[in-house]
Amino acid sequence: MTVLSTPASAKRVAVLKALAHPSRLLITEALMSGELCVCDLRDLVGDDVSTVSKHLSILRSAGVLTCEKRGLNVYYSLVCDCFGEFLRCVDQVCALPPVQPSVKINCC
Amino acid sequence: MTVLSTPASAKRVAVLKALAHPSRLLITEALMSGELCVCDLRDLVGDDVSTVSKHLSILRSAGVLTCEKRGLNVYYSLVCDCFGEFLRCVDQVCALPPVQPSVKINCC
DNA sequence: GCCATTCTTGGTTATTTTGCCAAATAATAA
DNA sequence: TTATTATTTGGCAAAATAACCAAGAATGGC
Repeated sequence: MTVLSTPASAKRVAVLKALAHPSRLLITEALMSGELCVCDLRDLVGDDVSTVSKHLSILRSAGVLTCEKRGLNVYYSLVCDCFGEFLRCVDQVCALPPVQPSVKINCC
Repeated sequence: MTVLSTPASAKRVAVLKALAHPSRLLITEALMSGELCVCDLRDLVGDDVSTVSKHLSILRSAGVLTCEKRGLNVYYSLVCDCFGEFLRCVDQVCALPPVQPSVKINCC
């Protein structure tokens, strides 16, 4: 990592890294419908609870998720309501087929 | 990777992964001002050319960048004009301080 | 108190990613 | 042709990531 990055860029990288994993993206997509506890998310993802817990920890420290403990359960939810918008943006950034056709498009 | 992900999610992950690296994000941000050749980007990033070339290959196969060869140089540019919008979205997804204050905000 | 449940943390191993060097490829100039 | 410059590719060692198991911490029920 030879690059000297601004604090803003560093935070962006942390968010992108947090979301750049199939299970973590799935978790985040699921939370668009509302909060879920860890065991719900374990059922969704299908991994060991400890693995899911670590994924949640990564998403939390990136600032994407918050959590709240109620009784025995810990409920996770999205920090920001704009996640759907975000996903739409992701889809548009690479809207073209991955093979490089040297064409530019207007999206957004 | 126990998760069964839809093709759409798989592509999203590929894009996010491609952008989730300091050098690659820096490269992409730089290309918002217009195309640059590999040696420009090597100067920007400060890594070995081979390293930069591999970063570019990752961004290209994720569908984020296109390239065009002119003479000895290969010029890279963004596939989509909406990258600024995308970055704004990234910033908003985690707009709160990374410590979890159990507060929700409206952004976007 | 003790036990069951939920979640997190520590430790280990396997896999993936990163970044360098050296070599190969491509285009152009001499 | 040979040399020069720009870029890509292969290979390797180091670093980071992922996923499991086992153990620990917190809560609630008995």
